[in-house]
Amino acid sequence: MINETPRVRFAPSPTGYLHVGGLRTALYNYLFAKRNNGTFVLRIEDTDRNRFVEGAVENLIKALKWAGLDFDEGPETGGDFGPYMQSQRLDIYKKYADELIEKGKAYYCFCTPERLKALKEEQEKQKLPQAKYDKFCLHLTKKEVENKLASGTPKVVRLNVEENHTIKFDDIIREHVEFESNNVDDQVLIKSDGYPTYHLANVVDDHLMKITHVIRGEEWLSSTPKHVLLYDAFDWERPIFAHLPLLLNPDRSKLSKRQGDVAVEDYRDKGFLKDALVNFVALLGWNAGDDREFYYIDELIKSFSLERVNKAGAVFDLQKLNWLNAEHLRKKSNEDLVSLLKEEIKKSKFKDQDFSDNFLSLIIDAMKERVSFVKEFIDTCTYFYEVPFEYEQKSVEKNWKPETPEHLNKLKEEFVSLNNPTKEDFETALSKVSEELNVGKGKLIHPLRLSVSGQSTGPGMFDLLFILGKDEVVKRIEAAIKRIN
RNA sequence: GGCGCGUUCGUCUAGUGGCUUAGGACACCGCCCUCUCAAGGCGGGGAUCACGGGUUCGAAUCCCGUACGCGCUACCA
Repeated sequence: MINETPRVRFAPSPTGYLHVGGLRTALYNYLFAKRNNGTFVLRIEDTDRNRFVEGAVENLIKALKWAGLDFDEGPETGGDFGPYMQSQRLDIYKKYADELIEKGKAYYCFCTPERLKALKEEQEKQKLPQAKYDKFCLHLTKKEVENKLASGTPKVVRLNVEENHTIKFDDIIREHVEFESNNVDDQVLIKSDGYPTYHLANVVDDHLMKITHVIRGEEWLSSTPKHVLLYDAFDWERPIFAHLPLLLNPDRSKLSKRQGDVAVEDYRDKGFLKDALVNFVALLGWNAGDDREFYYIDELIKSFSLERVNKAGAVFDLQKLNWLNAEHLRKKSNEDLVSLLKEEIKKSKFKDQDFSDNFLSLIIDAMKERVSFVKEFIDTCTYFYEVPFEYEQKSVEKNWKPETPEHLNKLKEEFVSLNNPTKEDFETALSKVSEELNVGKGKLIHPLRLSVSGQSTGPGMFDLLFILGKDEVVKRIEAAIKRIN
C-alpha cells in the first residue's frame, strides 16, 4: 500500500451547497493527492432519498471548481470506477449485502419501527448504559426468514457485530483508537427502501474505487469501527484513516448555518477571493511548522502533509479571513484586478457607464493598499465614478473655513492654467499657491480633498487630482465654492 | 446516560523533556512615517500551557486521574 500512488476521495452528500467544512475536507484530500501524485475522486453520497435536493450536485461541482479543486474522477468527468453517484450503484450494494448475509456477517431484520421504538424506550427505562438493537431477528430460523421474505414483509439488512472483542484501528491524526464491540450497534446496512446506508455504501465504494486514504471529518470517527468491521467481514484491506478536526462556530460548536455563513458560495458572493478562502481554510487545522501564513494553492501542495494536521477543532475567524483577503488582493496584478473590478461594476449602479481599463487601473493603484475587497474599489471611493453629491459633515465643519473659497479659487485658477497636468504638475501648482498665500500645504489640501471627493480620507491628494483630471477637478472646485457660499 | 475525541494569549497556531523569562499571526492599543485614510516599520497589553497528582536532576512536552468542551449514539450523511 505504501508504494501505491494514493487515491483519495471527497464524498459529500448533496445538501444543496458546499459547506466550508466540506471545502476544507475536499482541500486536504486534494492537497494530499497532488502532493503525492495521486488521484482525487469526487463521489456523491446520495443514498437518502428524503434529502434529495434539485441541482445540488451541479452546485457542489461548481463551488469545487470555483475554489480550484479539480477532481480527476467523478460525475460528469467520469473515470474507470464509475458511476460516481451512489444512487446509481444500488445493485452493487445489494450484491455485497447478500455476500455478507451468506457469510453470516449480516442478517435480515423484520422488526417494525414500533418494536424498535419500544425496545429503545425499555432500554432507557432500565438505564442500560447503551441502547442498541437486541439481535432479535438474528435468531430467526431459516424457515422463518424465508417465509417473511416470501410474504414481502418490510426488511432491512443489519451488520452482525460479534460481542466481547475490541475493535482497533489506526488513524494518521488520532494515532491509535479502540472501541469495544459491545458498544457498537448492529447497524442497518440496507434500508427498507432498498437503498444502502452511508456505512455500507461508503465501504463498498472505497474498496471498489481503490481508495487508499480515507480523509474525512471527525464526526465519522465514532462510526469507523463499523466500517472497520465491514472491511474485515469482506476480507478487504483497510484504507488508511485520517479524521480531520472540526470547524467550529465562535461558541465552539460544530460550524453551522445558524451562526453565520457556511456555504462557499456565500463567501464568494460576499467578495472573498478564492485564493484567500482556500489559504484561510487550509490553515484551519494545519500548518507547515513555520510562521508562514500566505500561500497559493500550488504552494500548499508542496508543503502539505497529513501528519501535521492538528487534533483540536478550529474556530472559523472571519477577521483573519478578511485580512488574508486583503493580502491576496494586494498581490494580484492590476490586469487581474481590472477584470474583477469590471465584474463588480456590472453589479453596481455604475453598470451603464463606460470606464477605460487605464482609468480603472489608476484607481486600483491609488486604492490597493486601502481596501480588502474588490467591491471597495467602488464603495469606498465613489467619487472616482461620479460627482460627490454631498460633503462629509464633520469634515466640512473642520476644513471649510471663511477663507476657503478664496483659497479654492486661487487653486482653481492655477490648475486651469496647466496644460495636460501630471501628478507632479498639480503638486507644483499647489506649492505655488501655498507660497503666494503664505498658507501651509495641509491647510490647502484638506479643504481641496473635501471639495473634490466629498470625503476626508482617500489616496494621496495629487494622485486623486491626476486621476480625476484637470477639467473634472476644476468643475468640482467650482461646485464646492458655490456650496460653501 | 453511554462511547469516542479533544484542551497553549479573545481567535488561528509554533512547541515532540533542557535552546522558553512560552514564539508568530489576526484583532486591540501606542509611537514613527505622513496632506488624510490605509499600507509599512517599531513597541505594548494579553497564555499560572484546563486542573490535580505522579515520572524525571529538569515537563506545555511522558503517565494517571478529574473537569470542561465537542462529536457520535437514526432505516441522515
